[in-house]
Amino acid sequence: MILRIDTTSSIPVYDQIVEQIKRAIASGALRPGDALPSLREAARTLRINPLTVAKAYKQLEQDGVVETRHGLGSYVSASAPSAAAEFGRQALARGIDHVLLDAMQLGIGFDEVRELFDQRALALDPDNGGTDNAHE
Amino acid sequence: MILRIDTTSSIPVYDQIVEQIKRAIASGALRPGDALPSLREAARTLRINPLTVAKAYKQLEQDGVVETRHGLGSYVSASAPSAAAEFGRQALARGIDHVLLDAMQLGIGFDEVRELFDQRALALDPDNGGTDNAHE
Amino acid sequence: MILRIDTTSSIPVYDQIVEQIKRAIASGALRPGDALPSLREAARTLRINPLTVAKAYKQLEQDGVVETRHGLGSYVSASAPSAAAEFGRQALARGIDHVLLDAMQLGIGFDEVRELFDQRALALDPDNGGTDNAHE
Amino acid sequence: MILRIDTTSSIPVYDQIVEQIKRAIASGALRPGDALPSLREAARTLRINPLTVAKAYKQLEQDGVVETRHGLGSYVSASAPSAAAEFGRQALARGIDHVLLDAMQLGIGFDEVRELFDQRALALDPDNGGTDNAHE
DNA sequence: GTGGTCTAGACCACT
DNA sequence: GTGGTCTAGACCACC
Repeated sequence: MILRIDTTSSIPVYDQIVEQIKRAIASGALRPGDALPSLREAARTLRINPLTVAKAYKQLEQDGVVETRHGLGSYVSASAPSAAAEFGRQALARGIDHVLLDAMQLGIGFDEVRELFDQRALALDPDNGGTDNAHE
Repeated sequence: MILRIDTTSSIPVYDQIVEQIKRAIASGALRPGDALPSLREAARTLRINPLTVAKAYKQLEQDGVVETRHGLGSYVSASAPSAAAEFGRQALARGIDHVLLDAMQLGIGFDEVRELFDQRALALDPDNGGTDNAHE
Repeated sequence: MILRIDTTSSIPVYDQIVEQIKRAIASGALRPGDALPSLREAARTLRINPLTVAKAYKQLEQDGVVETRHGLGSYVSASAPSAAAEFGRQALARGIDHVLLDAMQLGIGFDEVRELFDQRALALDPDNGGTDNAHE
Repeated sequence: MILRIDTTSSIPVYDQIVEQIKRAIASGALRPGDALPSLREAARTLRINPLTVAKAYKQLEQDGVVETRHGLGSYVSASAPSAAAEFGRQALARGIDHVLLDAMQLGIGFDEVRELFDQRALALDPDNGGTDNAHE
């Protein structure tokens, strides 16, 4: 379990931890029953305060993807994968809505957005290039 | 000039104003020389603190899309449209990249994202759903 | 809005605050739109650390009974009364279940528990003595 | 002697053991002279740390309901039943008081609580639910 | 003024 | 060892 923190980011450190762990669960890198690093260990590794890690873990617990047992540590819950996938799906939908609303306010039409969308997809990962548009 | 403020959002109120005005300029709803609502009027309409509106206008001035004349008010600057359009394009590209990266991390394929995209577009604005809407 | 804290209790201070505010909402003492005391004011009044109050308020926000606006303060949300009532109802059901399970493990029958129940109700508030059961 | 442990609960595991054994004694399921499971056996059965069981047994010893003999094990003491019965009665009364006070603070009347009570009793153990067990 | 985040460190309880 | 709570105080951002 590798976590990367950017202390210069405007996103709170504990949020970065929460999101990374959710993604790790959604992608299958963390599976139900797996132990999260202990508060102190994570804090030492990331060079942050243990309380900040605790804040993240508590958030994960409230979101139902982690179960914490006093004196033992925190573990990925059985229902975590579906919960994490659901979180991810919602975040994705929110992101898409945001893009579409931005486009509407900019007076940019749907077709043009879709075009931009395809362009960016190609730029980020050529393999994603769709089902038929051979680009070379 | 209609502004919508969500005081619940984690995005600062002044940021919401700045972005919406930039989009209004980019879309042509606001054109060079047009007057922005006065600080007091905007504050009354949006039911927020005048200082918050002032902060937004100041930001717009620093971004070069608005010019403020003491005692007269704030006006869309001549160079605003191109700056705003650039801003809009960049914001849109950032949003799209964000969506695509999220999808990748969730293991959601490009085709599936595009499907979601079409669904949301239809949900947000049925008129956009057509596959043939020439928008000019 | 009066809060009473017992620092000797085993119940965390922030939990005491959370529960008291929920009860105040459920009972109608706090109504939608009402402002909660500011973090610092509450901390000063209760002679505890502001962060502890913040923890309580954040919990209330996650539970949907309070909305916090950066730079303004925390307010009872519109949906708070029903949410608080629901919380209360669940807590009551949990408490009743706990009593019944305890009784079962003690080999105390349902009738005897109900009798105890009536006795305690009378002891705590004679007016509650029920509609008809003269018990001696 | 069946113990049920919920490692998720906020109630310490050793407390859960202590209370359940006291109830077993109060109900007569465990009688003076009966042996408690050995530390190791209980730990293996409950899948918890032996030290946790030891802590529970030590607590039971301090409460005078169990006597431990080095190398032999722990046994229910002669005076245990009355002590345990007293414990059980008090715990039950505390639980009932708690429910009643909660209800009062929620503005829920005694009759409604009694109704809830009957409902839960039926849900937890249909055999208790009879409407014909006249309790007076 | 307000809340939000983070640190450093103490103390407690559970395993 | 583990997590949970609380304090004291700093720094930031928003209104």
